Amino acid sequence: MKMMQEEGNRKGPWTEQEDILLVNFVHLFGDRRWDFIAKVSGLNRTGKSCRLRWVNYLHPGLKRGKMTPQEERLVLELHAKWGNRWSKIARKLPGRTDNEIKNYWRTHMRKKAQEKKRPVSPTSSFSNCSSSSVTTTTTNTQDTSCHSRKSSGEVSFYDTGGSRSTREMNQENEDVYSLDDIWREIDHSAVNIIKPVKDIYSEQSHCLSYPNLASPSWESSLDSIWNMDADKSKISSYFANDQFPFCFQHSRSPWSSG
DNA sequence: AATATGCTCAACCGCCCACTA
DNA sequence: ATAGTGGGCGGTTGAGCATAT
Repeated sequence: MKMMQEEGNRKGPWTEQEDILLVNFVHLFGDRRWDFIAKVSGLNRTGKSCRLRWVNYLHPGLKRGKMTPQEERLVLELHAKWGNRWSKIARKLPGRTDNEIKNYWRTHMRKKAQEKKRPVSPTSSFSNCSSSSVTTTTTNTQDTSCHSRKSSGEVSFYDTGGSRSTREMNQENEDVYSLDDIWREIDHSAVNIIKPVKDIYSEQSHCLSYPNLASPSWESSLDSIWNMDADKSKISSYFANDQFPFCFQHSRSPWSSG
C-alpha cells in the first residue's frame, strides 16, 4: 500500500547500466514522475530509489569534491539558524545535496562543535567560522522562500537554482543551474558528471545488455502502465531513432576505478 | 605486513505532507 | 471530505577506503 514494495526490487549500489537507464528516462520524462520512471525504465528499483540516485548522484548540476570554506561557513550559519533542515540548507548551496551536507555535518561540523566545547585551540581551522560570524551574517541568508515544506512556490536547487543566491554563493558559485540549463546540458551531452561517450550497444567492451527492457515484462508493463500516448511515443521515437540510450562517464563512481 | 580503528558517503527506512480522484 | 498514492525529508546504516598501531 504505502510503500508499494514490489517483490524483487533491487537494493544496494547502482550499476552503470542502471545509471544509464535512469538518466535517459529522466531525460525523457523529467525528474518528477519517479514511480512512473521506475516502472517504464525496467529498472527493478522503487521510484524513491530512482529519485534518490538522481538527486544525490546523477544530477548534472551537482558539485563534487570538498566543501569550500565559504560553503562550510554557510552550512554552519544555516545549521545554527535552522537546525537539521538539510534540504532547506541545501537549497542555499547550489550543487550540494541535503545528503551531502548532512554527511558533511556529521563528520566535520559536529567534530568541530565538540572541539569548540573544549578549551579553544588556536590551530582550529574553523576558528574563522565561529559563532560570531554566524550571528553577524545571518541577515544575508534570511529565508524568504522556504517557510514551509513543499510549499507550492518552493524550489530546490535542482529545480531552478535561480532565486536564492546569497552573496557568498554568488562569489563562490557563478554557475548556478537553471532547469533549462540542466536539460540543455544533457541535450548537448556536455556535462561534467555525465559525458556521453558512444553507442554503447556497438562496443564490445562496454556493451550493455538490458534484460529488463527485452523481457516480456517490459512490453506488458508498458501496456498496463501507459495511458498517455505522448509518453509512449517518446520512448518509441527514441528507440526508433537509435538515440537511446546515450552512454556517459562518471567523474567518480562506485564502478569506475578512478 | 597485518590488524584495528576511524572516516566517508551512497543508499535505505520510515514518517510526513501534498495532491488527486 | 477523505482515502490512496507519490514524492520529499531527516535519520540511520554499512561497505569500502584511509590511516594508525
